[in-house]
Amino acid sequence: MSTAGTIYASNRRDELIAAAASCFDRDGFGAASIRNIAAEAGMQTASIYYHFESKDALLLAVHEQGLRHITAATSQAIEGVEPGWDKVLAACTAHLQTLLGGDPIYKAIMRPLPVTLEVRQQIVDMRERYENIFRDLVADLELPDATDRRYLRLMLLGAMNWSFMWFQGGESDIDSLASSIVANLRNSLELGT
Amino acid sequence: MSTAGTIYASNRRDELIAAAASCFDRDGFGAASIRNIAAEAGMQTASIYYHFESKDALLLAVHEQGLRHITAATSQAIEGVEPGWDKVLAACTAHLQTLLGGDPIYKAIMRPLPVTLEVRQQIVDMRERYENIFRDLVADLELPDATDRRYLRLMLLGAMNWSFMWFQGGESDIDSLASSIVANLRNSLELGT
DNA sequence: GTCTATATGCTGATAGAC
DNA sequence: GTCTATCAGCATATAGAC
Repeated sequence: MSTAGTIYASNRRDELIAAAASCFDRDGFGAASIRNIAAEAGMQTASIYYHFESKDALLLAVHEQGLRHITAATSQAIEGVEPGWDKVLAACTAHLQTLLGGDPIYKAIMRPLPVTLEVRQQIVDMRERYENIFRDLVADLELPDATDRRYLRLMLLGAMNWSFMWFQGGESDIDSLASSIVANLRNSLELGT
Repeated sequence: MSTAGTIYASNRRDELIAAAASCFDRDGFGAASIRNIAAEAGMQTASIYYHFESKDALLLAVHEQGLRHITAATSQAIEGVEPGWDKVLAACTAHLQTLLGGDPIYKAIMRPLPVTLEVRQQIVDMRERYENIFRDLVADLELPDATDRRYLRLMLLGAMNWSFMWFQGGESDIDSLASSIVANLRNSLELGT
């Protein structure tokens, strides 16, 4: 951080992560090639291996970066908001704004992983750490006794994450999608018992 | 259909589709290899090309088969049921029972497609044809005027299809998941205006 | 840190015998 | 319908110069 050399190195690493995210999104992890990733970052194939020891390590780095950013965005959005459905709405809006905002890294990480991937468990754990934000938000809701809070959380996350499969629109559409999803649940569940 | 030879050929084709579905699910389309698919079906690599002209054609066949089966299952489940939330529940239960019932073909088709894939649009169209069942079911619901029926349908499908990412359980868990998803929506939206 | 060059193996697909 | 044999190309990764 204190020398030009270090900053340069760090930038190149981030450029590689961005290029990898773009390729993983477009082609899927298996079909994406180190060659294409390097080319997209303006590098030779072999140069990648100075920054990452393998293609798997690159996938892990893409997940770390994407999940770190969306965690920051969602955490910031709910800061200071009173627990309850409004806080859930704030989190969902931030979640969807980040996911659908245009950076391919989120499409690259919010999808099924090959079962043979060795780093799979690490990635699953990272995802769950992020989703704990929503577990806490749902825990704070007043809900009918019969409500399964785990299913409610997973339903919410599923409804949002699946939007990659069909969403095409702008920022205001994202907000109305978030509102719609939360409204469809809160009206009904807010009534108690 | 009338000769033993024809039946045999048809069986082998179906075996290839099943093997391909298993490999596409496990490895992803890009990383799955024709060689592994052939091996899993007990064939040599080249023999696949008698039944399918390319790997893309195989992916298309996997989608045709999977979507034909789930369309049949869901259509049958809602047959004769009075329009309304009970009919939605019947459809969701059938949808989830089929998806999570253990056949890897559904995990292979309910996931993002590589954008470079040539048969992509055909697959997207096939998916949408199936999802029209849910469009019709939601159209028949009595809902508050402000409700966006398209978002409601996509929310429902997203909540269900994302369950691949976390679901581990048996048949009764699938039923309670379907009930939970539908119940979380129906109570509230049933009340009108 | 990035390069050129290369090792080693796997890829989708084809040719042609049986 | 399935086989053996093979083509041409691309994969991840490494070696070593600069």
